[in-house]
Amino acid sequence: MTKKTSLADIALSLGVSKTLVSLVINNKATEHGISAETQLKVKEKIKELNFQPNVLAQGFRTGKTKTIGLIVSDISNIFYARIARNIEDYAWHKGYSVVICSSDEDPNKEEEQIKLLLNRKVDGLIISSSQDKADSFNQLNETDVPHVLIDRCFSDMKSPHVTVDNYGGARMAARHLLSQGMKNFAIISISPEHISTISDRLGGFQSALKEAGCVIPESWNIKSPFDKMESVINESIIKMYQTGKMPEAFFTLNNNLTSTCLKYLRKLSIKVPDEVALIGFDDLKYFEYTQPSISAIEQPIDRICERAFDLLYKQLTKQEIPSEERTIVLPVDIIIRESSVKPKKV
Amino acid sequence: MTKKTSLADIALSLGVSKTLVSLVINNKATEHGISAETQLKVKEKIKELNFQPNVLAQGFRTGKTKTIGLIVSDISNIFYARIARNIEDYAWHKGYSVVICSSDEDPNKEEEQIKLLLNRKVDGLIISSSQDKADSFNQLNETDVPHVLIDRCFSDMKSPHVTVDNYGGARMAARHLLSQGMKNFAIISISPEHISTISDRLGGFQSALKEAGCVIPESWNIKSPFDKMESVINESIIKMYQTGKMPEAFFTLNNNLTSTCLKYLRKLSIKVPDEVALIGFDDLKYFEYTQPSISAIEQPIDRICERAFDLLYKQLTKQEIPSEERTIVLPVDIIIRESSVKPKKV
DNA sequence: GTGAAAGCGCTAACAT
DNA sequence: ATGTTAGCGCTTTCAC
Repeated sequence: MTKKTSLADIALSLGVSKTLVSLVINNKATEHGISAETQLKVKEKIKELNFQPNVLAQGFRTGKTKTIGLIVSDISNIFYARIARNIEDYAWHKGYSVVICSSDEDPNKEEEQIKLLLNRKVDGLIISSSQDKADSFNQLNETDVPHVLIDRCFSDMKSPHVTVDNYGGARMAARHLLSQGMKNFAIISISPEHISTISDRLGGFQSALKEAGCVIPESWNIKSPFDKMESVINESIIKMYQTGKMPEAFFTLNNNLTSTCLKYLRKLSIKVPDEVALIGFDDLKYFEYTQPSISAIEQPIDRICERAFDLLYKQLTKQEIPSEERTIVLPVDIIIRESSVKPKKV
Repeated sequence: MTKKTSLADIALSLGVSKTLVSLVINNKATEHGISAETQLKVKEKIKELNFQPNVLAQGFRTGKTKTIGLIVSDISNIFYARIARNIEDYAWHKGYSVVICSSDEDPNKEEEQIKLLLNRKVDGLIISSSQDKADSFNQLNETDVPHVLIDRCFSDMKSPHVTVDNYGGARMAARHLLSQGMKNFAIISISPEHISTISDRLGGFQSALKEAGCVIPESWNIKSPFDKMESVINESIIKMYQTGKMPEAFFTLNNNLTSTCLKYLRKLSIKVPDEVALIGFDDLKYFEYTQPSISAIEQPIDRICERAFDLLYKQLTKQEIPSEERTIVLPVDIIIRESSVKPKKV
């Protein structure tokens, strides 16, 4: 690369000061009373020499990088991939780039990533956290680092966050199942349980069952570590099947669990929904094509991202966030397909 | 944030020079003959003051940011989401962060993104390009910007790239169909056609057909713009169906086309594979659960990323890349499931 | 209306 | 074996 043209080159070739050029670049010329004529002259020269300010130098000087960090548990999970895409789009429109980090549900890795991103001076952070406590975020608050939590959050949370109505969604799922006369359910979730989405979904489902006088036996409350999902689900289903005691329905707490559950149900040729019904939290377009098609609670991904980025942007631009906007809970929908509808008994 | 401790603070409090501290930080102390004792002293002070070098300043000074850019057409497409995840992992192990950009199949947007990333001084680029010519990349070559193309590439390509055997994979699909006695096929692809994966898959499929003496009528060579996929596929299928002239099989050129095709086939209650068979390029775990399960050509995503990152890393660290390693073509597999196997005629 | 000059925190060529 | 010094390219305070 031949030496790039710098701001100084522009100034020199025009016989003006670097200040002047800088002001023009940052659209502060007018407010500083620089004549329109001079501004034009500078702008033309910039075009002519195809000058692009060195963002690194700017960033170094101002401490701002026009970059935001996005931390999720796994960017290859469709749910988070879609989140990433939406956030990227909103960011792009405002001139921000996004750095992605997959935490693998590992609180320590997540902390490392936060540190790394801050050290790289990202201007803000959007996080779907795998932590078990709010410490990191309280610290971000204290140090005034713009950030917003999405998807998962903490009860004692001061940080702006946008989540969905996990509790309500799970209740909808339960009511849907109960309304068909089912009484025996198994829940498939991931551990650790401190993840708010998981515990809220668990809580919502259980609360509806309680109202209906149903209880889930401990052995049907299946929890699998993130990375052992396949084997745990497989073995649990086999065990149930062999004992001959099967629930009437499975409630799976995220899209991965749902498809994995279907996979092993099919493997054993267990008929869904005839023998067991299935409904999951988190919808995927593929659930429409599976055999049977899968019922699910659908989250408004685009809205989550829209609100989250808006919240972040307000912080980045030092706008006041009204306190009632700091905590956003979006409604979810239930999509009823084949997997959760028991065939009518004759 | 209270003023962060800087390298100068360390130097000052220890009564040594900034150079010394800098050398220690960058592990160049020993090769410069700094005594172990002094090094230890410095390291302890760094720990004590919890000093973290300002990456922005370092980057500004060295022109390196320990960041790479990843440009794909759409990060929410599962294929690219998985690519992103794999790249991110390899990058993380080497201390690199990754900035993601979705180009929306738009050559201009992609160019803008390349410029933006370079301006942000990413150290390297991994790109699945939507361009119709290699200009941008020739330029990257001339200016010695570390980069590698993946997935899609150009015929007159000097840049290191890793692709899969799209031609061969499509031939496998064709042969599989032909071997069952089918003769009439429709291809569903996306425009623009200059995308190498698309044209190679098209070419491979056609070449096998030609050998078998089959031709695809123009009207069965369906091309849809990226953003009109749904409607084009829907209407094409309806049109075929109404005319009463249906192909014996569809070959869809990527995972989105495949699932969209299945969607509209099902909508019309057209039986797959009985009435039409279906096989697609690019496998998805969900294809195992669809009704019917979908046959597909599977790409070795992890290997693509492994090789791509390796190629990039060699450039980043100024290692020589043997010329035979600059062009990597990975083999693909065919996964035969229900959708492409015609029921035996009695 | 415009410019001079200091300095952000770090690295590296050059001294000693 | 360690230190001095000159910037990297930009923003910003203050001065004219």
